[in-house]
Amino acid sequence: MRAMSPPVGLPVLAESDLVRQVARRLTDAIVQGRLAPGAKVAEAAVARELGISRAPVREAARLLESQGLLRASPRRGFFVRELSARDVDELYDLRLCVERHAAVEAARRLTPSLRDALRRQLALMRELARRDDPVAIVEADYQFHRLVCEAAGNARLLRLFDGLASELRIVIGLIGRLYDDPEEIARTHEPVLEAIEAGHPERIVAHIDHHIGVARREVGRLVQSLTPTIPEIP
Amino acid sequence: MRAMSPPVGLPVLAESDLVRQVARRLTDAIVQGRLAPGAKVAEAAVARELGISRAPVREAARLLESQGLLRASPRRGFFVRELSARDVDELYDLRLCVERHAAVEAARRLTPSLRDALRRQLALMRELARRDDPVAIVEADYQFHRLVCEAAGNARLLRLFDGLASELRIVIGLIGRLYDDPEEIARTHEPVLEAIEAGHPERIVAHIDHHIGVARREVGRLVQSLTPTIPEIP
DNA sequence: TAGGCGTCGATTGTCGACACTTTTGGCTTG
DNA sequence: CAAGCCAAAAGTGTCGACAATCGACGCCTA
Repeated sequence: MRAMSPPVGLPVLAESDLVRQVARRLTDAIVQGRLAPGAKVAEAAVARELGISRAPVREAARLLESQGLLRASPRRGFFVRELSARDVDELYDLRLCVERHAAVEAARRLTPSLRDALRRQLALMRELARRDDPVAIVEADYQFHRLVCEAAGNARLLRLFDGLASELRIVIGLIGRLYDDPEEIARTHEPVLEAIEAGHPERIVAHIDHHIGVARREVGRLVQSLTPTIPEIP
Repeated sequence: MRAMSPPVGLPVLAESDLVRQVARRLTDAIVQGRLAPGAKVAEAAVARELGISRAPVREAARLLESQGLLRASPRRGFFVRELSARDVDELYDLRLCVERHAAVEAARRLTPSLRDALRRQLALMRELARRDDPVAIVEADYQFHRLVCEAAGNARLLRLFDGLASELRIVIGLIGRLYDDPEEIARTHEPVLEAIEAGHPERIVAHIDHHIGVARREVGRLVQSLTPTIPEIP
């Protein structure tokens, strides 16, 4: 007999609003790497594990599909999205596009409380880097960028950023350690914040470009090492 | 060599995927203005009308919700999204952000066939403007911008653009005539294409900004006139 | 022995049903 | 006559069931 349901221990859910809860749990499982890229997400298995019926699971899967976390294969089910090097390229292109805009906009609207929030986040990153906590660093990194997008004051932009980040986390979640030198990644954020505080669009864009370029190379390298020439079947 | 199915060009069968079909029908109804903003989309009614059960309708509705076309109110159902002036602002902010990037990228990758496609689309717009076909003008306008995004060679960017365009069509679909002067809207596209062909990023951005600014004002004006101080009930 | 074919189990796509909630419409009451 | 309340109706959230389809395994054939 073949191993059926994933061995991921998911607690049984309470009633009402099951779809969102299922979507969240599946998202967590994916971005945390417990559901690997390419893994099948069988509705029946998930439903059994959560103690619910298949209907809410299906709806949640559709949601995640539209977010790019799952891939739907008609009559065959849902699978965790596999990201090629090209996918990562596309995602970072969009991140660049979105975060440039967000940072410039954030600078225009910067309030003292927003500025303080960004400073605190940066301080947290430095602290985590000093303590060499690679998992927390990645999370803090993400939160810093999210704060910038939040500061831009465009709810849709924030949702867009969240979507891009989720997809990238499919690959980032596969490893605990994203950066060789955590201190460096904390340092590369400093000029970004400085540029935002100073409010020079050109400098903001330049530093964002540099910083995201670094992350892009890291993740690109990672994807290379993870996909040892898997032939694509179109 | 992989000897698979013969290269005989057989069309893929129309999968009996009800969810996509329902999603498409609902989308069409919304962007064509047959379903007005705020209108209730009752699953049971839609299912009855289409002669199917509620399950596929629910899944389709979830899809449209994640695309921003519908709004879900727990235990009360789905409603066509109502766009405030602020929503339109957000959408145009993102359009600006996305299309600047797309145009610059399109210029970098411009091939003769792409260039010709853009020229043909522009010629079509001029022709439609001359014939004063306001509905077709809006569609051709959309297609021109979509081509630019397609030319950027980033599938996600294109999907993103489609999503923004869909949402905007909620309001645009309410009227047949978007622009006072169709000829003008055709003319404002010309410098955009010229800048892309010339490949000057600054000029591209400048012209995109100007052109989208025009559309933004038009739609903004429209939204103002459509929402005569409707009190928001959160 | 390698490759194609048919059968079987497993899973998806869709459906109808049931409980509970919200809305509607009428009736009572101040 | 308006406001409030109660009951009926409609609609959502969820479930279990059934047919259609896919993948895997084993068998048959060349």
